Amino acid sequence: MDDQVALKKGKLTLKEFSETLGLSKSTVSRALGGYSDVSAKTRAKIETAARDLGYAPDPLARGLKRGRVESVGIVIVRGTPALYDPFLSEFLDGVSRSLNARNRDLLVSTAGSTQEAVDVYRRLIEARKVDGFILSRTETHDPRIEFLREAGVPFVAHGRTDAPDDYAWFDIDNEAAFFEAVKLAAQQGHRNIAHIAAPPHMNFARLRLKGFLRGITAAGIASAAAPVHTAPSLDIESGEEIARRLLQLPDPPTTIVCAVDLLAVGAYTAVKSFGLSVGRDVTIIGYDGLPFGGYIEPQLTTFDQSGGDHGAQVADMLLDVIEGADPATRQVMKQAKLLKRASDGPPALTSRDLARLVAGNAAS
Amino acid sequence: MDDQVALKKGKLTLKEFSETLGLSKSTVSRALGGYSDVSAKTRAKIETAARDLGYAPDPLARGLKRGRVESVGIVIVRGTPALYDPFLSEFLDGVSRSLNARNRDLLVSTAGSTQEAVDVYRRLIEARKVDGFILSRTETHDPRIEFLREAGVPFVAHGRTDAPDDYAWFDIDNEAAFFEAVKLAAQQGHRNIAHIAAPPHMNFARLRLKGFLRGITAAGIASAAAPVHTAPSLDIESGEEIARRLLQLPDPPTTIVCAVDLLAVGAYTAVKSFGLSVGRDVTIIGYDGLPFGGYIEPQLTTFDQSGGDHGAQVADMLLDVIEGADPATRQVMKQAKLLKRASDGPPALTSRDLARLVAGNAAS
DNA sequence: TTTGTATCCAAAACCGGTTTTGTTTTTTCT
DNA sequence: AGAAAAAACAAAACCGGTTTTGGATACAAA
Repeated sequence: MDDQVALKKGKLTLKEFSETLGLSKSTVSRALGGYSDVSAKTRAKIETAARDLGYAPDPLARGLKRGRVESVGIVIVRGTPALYDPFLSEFLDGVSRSLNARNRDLLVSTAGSTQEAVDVYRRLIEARKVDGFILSRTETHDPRIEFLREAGVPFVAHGRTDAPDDYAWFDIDNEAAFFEAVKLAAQQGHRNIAHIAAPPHMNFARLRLKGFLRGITAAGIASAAAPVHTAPSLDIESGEEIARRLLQLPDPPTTIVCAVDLLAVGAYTAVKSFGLSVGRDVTIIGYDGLPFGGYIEPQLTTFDQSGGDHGAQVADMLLDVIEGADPATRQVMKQAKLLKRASDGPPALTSRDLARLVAGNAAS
Repeated sequence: MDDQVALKKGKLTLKEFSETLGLSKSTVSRALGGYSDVSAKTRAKIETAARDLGYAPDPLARGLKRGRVESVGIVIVRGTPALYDPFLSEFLDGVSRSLNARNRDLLVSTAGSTQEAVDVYRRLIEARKVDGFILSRTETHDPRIEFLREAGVPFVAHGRTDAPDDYAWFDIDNEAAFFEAVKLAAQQGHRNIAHIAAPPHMNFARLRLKGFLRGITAAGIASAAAPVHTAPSLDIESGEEIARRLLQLPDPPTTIVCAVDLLAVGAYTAVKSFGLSVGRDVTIIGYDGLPFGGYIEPQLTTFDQSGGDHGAQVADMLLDVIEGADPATRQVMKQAKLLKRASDGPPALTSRDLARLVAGNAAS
């Protein structure tokens, strides 16, 4: 009980505040709200008094009447590997900074699947706990977007779906990045370039594959020399297993472009297990820019996406949409930045020689 | 505007609901609230009707009157290395699960320092956005705890301070874990055991050091053979630098007990740079149980603290406190679990031989 | 001079609940 | 049977704001 008293104590109410001013509640409220039917003099008096006495309207009461609560929600879908999360926390930090600067807050919840996330959305909307949502890790066909669009609730997606027309989104140009990755390898002389793809229900996976394939075509490489294997899950083990399989092909790739950094780390292990050197014998390129990648040997060449900036920008976009902006006008695409480190380089061996080495070391 | 309509649409209000039942607002409210002055028959009718028609009170309106908002807050202090965060996200997941099960939500914010965190607390309390707080990464002398205690706002600390008497906390027995780490090494025959400590303003650092020292004493090792160096920051670079220094001592340690996994990873690099083998020549023991540690060579022996469980339990404790439980009765200490992997073992060399090897390799 | 129109402020209704107080009906006790 | 007590419900006040409606005063136009 005491706690509640403490929570409320010191809170100056509109009634008290207006009485000390000798004005009515409505006038004070309207003055602070910026309405025109208050004289300049009165308004000034009210504003300075508010500052001096520290009056601020209770957001709860205001929300009750206005239908807004000055909070936005994000529901994190579990199941992405825990190691991936540094990005998430940077993202949250960015969101939080941006929201706090505009006096809003962030409500975080978790769910086991996108379907479950929809249930959480429903609950939060019913409970009027948020004014809108930020979605992360969008899927190619995303039930969350469908639901929120239909419900008419403001939201911004971090990543597009396959039908990115009439809602607000913020995305990295995944396609361009993977096009660039292939181009980099091709320019260094690689002619056998493989891709470890992410599961295609993730929309970014589709785009990264697309960029990869475009790059292959542009480099004039035959599709037979550009094998694509899809990882069942985005973790280190998958990366290792698939890289191992790729290296044992008749014409093994001298470059492996990985959909995410974690897969690349697994590929490192595979390459080393054949007694080969990453960067010299086999070029490995990742994507994500996890800090992690700077601490492995050799340092991973990858693409950087600074999570914090993303978060801040997405949050700003959402607030705009909540305040009435047309979502279709809030669509932002950014370029990923190549983080060239030490896991790439001109191929020391031809594919054929590589095959021979692999075969030799695999036997032992 | 449309958005707001959508947010409200379908929301059955108490007034409407009670009218269709032919009862007064107050009776319905009291029936649902579990008060005694409603006949069993009426109560049953109201309850089934509420279920059928999907009536649920608006938390905003309820909060206005009750002074509770059914949300709790956590303010994450930035500056801990990003790599550390996997633990944080597991923790948040646990908190979220637990809260959702009791129909509460979690508000997340970030701050640059504990001092800044206090400002955020103040704002959230003023704005009545939360009923209480979860604190993480407590410091030895923590201004956040002081503030919240004084403000009379419910909170639970994840980790104690140096004065853990009259508030609710959940902590791991850091001291016991480091005692055990030393014991493990001593039993394997190590007589030169070093500790890379965390900065002493973090409370866990103090406890881990204390456990380490107790272990050294218990093993009958002279303090001269148990050097302690403090890392200026909890990252890989610091670990490497300090381990390197330790190994170049006249009597280098054959075991390095690290305050956190990240330092241990750095120590790996140092050990390897001298051409030594981790686990055989030098035992390295970490603490945190980051998934990370399972993917380095050799796999890191460390202590596991399953973040998810912590989060869930801390959240439960906080809800109890908010509902009036005496904070002093909510103090939980858990044991960390040794995760024995491959970075420990009986020493292959004496300290003296180690010193010779190091000197030889350092020259090259 | 009267009517009309701004201008400025106040009263009252409202948001959607909870809680206090009040009233009617039923039960219990003597 | 009559008074006191208990039970069951309703009316009204309240939480702390916003917004609609209303009323007084000042000034311009007819």
